[in-house]
Amino acid sequence: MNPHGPQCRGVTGVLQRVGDKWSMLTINALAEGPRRFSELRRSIEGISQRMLTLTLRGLERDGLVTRTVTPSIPPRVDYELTKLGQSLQQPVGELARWAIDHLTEIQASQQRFDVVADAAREEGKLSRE
Amino acid sequence: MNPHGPQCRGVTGVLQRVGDKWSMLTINALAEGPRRFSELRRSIEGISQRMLTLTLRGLERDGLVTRTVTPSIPPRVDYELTKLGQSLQQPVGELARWAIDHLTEIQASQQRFDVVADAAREEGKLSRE
DNA sequence: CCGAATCCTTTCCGATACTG
DNA sequence: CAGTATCGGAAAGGATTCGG
Repeated sequence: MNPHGPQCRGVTGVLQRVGDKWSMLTINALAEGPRRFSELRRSIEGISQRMLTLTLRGLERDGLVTRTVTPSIPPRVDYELTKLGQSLQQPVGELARWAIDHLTEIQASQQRFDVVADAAREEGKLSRE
Repeated sequence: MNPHGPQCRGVTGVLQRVGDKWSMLTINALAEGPRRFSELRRSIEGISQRMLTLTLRGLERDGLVTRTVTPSIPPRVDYELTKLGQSLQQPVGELARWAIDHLTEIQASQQRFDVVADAAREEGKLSRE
């Protein structure tokens, strides 16, 4: 694959979408069926109303979710994964599996790295005095 | 999978790494074997020295690449994918495949969305005058 | 209930200059 | 060659307020 062709940019774009702080959590929350806005807000720990709105807009723009307004009082808005959105779940699921399988390995590496990095900084501090 | 357990955070962490602007491009540039810093810098279009350094540090911290210094003059530093880094390529490859397969669909959706959004904004502008 | 708008803080990142 | 240090603009994102 040409690393600088339009395809590569597209792939990078998709990676950035799934790497977005809230997108995958949102898709995950929609995995088992349609949910309304306030349900999503409650089920996605720590998300602000603003970010949920923005995330859903982005997903809707990409064709991954649909937005359905029911003009009742109070108003009601439901979100649902499209077929495209559902089809994303498999490849992301495999990545998730990889992450889970290697999580302890990654965390161990991070700890080793941080210990060494801290020691190096102390070293530099001492020799500069 | 518990959506708020430590596993989920780990998965999100991995997604954010692959979604990082330069990480996957860097891993990709290392796919066929070790490369030295300046080679990477040239082969990854548009990356700054700073970001290449930071990206490589992050990947090294996660145990995805190794950094090997050869203290010659001029100095030489080689980077290479670890086994862990190589094992990441398959699941990411599948996501890349998905992205390529659905790229036109996504772009079409984006265009439709943008057209409608623009029309809505114009509408609002008119009714406010 | 849903979400747009605003404010404000934090983080990102490119450009530049400097070091071993 | 391979970094590190610093600065400033841009963007992300949380908190809050207002509106339909």
